[in-house]
Amino acid sequence: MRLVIARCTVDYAGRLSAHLPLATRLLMLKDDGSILVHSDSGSYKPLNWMNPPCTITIGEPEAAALEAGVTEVWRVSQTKTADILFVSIYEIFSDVAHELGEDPGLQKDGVESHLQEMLAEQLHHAGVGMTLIRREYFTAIGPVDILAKDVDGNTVAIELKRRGDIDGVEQLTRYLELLNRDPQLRPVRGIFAAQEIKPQARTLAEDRGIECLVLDYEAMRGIDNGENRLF
Amino acid sequence: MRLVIARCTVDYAGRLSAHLPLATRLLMLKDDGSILVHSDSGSYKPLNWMNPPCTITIGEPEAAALEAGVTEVWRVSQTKTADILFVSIYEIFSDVAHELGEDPGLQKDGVESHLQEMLAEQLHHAGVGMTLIRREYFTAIGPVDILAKDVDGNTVAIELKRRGDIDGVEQLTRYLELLNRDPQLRPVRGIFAAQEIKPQARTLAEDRGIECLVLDYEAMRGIDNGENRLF
DNA sequence: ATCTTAATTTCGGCA
DNA sequence: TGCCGAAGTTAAGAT
Repeated sequence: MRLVIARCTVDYAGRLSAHLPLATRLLMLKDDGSILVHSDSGSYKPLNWMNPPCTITIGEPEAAALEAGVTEVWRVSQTKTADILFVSIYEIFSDVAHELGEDPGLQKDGVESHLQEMLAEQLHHAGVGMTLIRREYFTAIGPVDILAKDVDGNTVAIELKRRGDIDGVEQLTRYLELLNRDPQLRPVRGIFAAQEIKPQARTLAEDRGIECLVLDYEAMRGIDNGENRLF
Repeated sequence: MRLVIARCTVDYAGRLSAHLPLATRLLMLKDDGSILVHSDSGSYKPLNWMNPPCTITIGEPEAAALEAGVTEVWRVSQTKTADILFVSIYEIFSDVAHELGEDPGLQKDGVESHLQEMLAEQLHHAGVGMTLIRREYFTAIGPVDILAKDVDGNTVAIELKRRGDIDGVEQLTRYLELLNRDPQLRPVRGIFAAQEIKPQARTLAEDRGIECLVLDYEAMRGIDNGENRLF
């Protein structure tokens, strides 16, 4: 990565035409050839940019530009599309480069797994007197998200999704068929829990005697015990 | 703006929880207190970030972190929300700062105005034998986007929108009323041109005898003469 | 690979 | 100021 702080103008032509008047900005040149033009304010979106794959060639300014004080012109062209971006450099204040290497990437948690953790901790959402048997109850055809016992002592299998779609109901149905063959567990009923349940999925689930449960992620977070929170 | 290249980990907690494992990255600290964490690939979106307004405080690592090699911990907290971000610094490779000042901002052209330019150049889209009288034909109630003469020598007023909505039809209707009072121009008919015309707008327009014209921006760009293009 | 949908979306326009 | 919708959207998930 190369970081250049320079007084420059930028012109872009592609899906639209855009121009940045003369000012001092950060030019971030990534290793894949892409470039970002950032100012000292605004959000994470650059003022202008070029996505990879693209190539940067440095050229001499034309006579008129040279006259105006341009010392070099960067021509950034997209490899696949006709998009092009010109950076006209007037003055470079800082220019550093450093090898960063591959990034392991962002680990997001708090969507699928966090929802499961929270529901396991707050099983009352699934019914009064519900108690946890275990999370990730393994079966021959895969793990059941949550296995619990209701107030009457009957087993309950809970399938958890962010968005409740038809295939989630099918999945839970298969688990229920399997679990109900086990005399130790039988009878096992199902709860299909998600932040949002599609109408088709709801219809199918209720037709099969599966209860639908819509979870309020924000509300559950509010009374989360904060085990894996940072504050 | 301050640019730090450092080996670090990042933890974010806010609307979701996220973690960046130990690696070398760019930390961009903007003047408004916001911070962006960039890797050497990917598009313009940072791996992690914190939007302004926020404050950064630098603290000592805890005993366990110190043991692991953390030299300092940056605590970035959002002023308005409870969002928080921790950057654990292991090693700093580069650290430069420079004052950038206010940015004049991006000038976009090529969406509304470019469409008008192109249609003026490619008036055949509006009808065979159509010739331009002038763009931005000024009237007492505002400028008509394009005034033209059709193959029969009759005047045509074209109103141009990106998305054709009802208010655009109303606008053109007002222009037509005004223009048709001018014996020099009369009779003037209208064309409502847009990349997309809403059904309600189309119904209203056709009810008033206004022709609807859907423009294919990409196709028009393809045969653009490139007058204000950079390549 | 393509398409559908969410995003710590961001950004602009209009009421 | 808040809502609505586009974006050079980007990014992730599903078909």
